[in-house]
Amino acid sequence: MVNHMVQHDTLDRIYSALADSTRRDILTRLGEGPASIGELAGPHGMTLTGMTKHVRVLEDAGLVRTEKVGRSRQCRLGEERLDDAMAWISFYQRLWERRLDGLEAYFTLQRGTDS
Amino acid sequence: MVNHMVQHDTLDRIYSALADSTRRDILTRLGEGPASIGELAGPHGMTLTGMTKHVRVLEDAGLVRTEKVGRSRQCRLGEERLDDAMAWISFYQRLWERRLDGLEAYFTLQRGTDS
DNA sequence: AGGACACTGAACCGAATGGTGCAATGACGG
DNA sequence: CCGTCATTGCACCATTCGGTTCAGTGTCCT
Repeated sequence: MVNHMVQHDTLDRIYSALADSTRRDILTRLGEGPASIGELAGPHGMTLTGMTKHVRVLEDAGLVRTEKVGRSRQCRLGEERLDDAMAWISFYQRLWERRLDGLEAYFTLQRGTDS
Repeated sequence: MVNHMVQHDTLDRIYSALADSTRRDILTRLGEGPASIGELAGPHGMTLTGMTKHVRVLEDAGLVRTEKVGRSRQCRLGEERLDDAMAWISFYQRLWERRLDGLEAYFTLQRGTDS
């Protein structure tokens, strides 16, 4: 039961990659075009090592693709389209709607006296 | 130096709450109706203490609402509709599309107008 | 060649996670 | 009142996380 979702590992990695505002910022930045580790680190006042780790997390989740170019590493948005992540949230939304329906039915029943 | 961006913890909390398959299972289970801590813990072979912690995480993210009823605690889906979480993912999808456009508009242009 | 530059690997650190077990606490049934 | 039941608070533990520093490694510039 409850098998409408893909591998948990994938979803785990994607959601935990998104669960950090620095990493969400990185994705937003990369939406404007490729950037190096240094260019990503600068605005966050973070060391290059720290930024490398964040990029690695995003890369493991498939959200970012990187390529070593000369002495710097070019980072760009990856192939992961978050369809699975979105699908799961949609699924949850549907559950929520259903729960709402249930509640409304309950109240309607109460209001309608008898039973 | 302390991390000084702690204000959009809403998204942080939601995504990190979702970044665990046990907690996603809990949400799915609660979609079928309210349950006690014990009923939630059973199928996962987890201690009540452990399950209480997971539920607490979900509750802090607004995804679950709980209420003490007699000696047990009733858990149900919460008020958080994941609209923000969904919106952010949609935003990322748009960035991705735009990146695709940039890369492939060139080829699309050369192929002429189909569609 | 020699030096500056961009990143990376490793070791380290404090805090947070995900889990356990045990001892309360509080409600229920008799 | 007493025993049982469901949950919870606390202490503990191992692992991961987000970040650092420091010492390389490899590339670019002159």
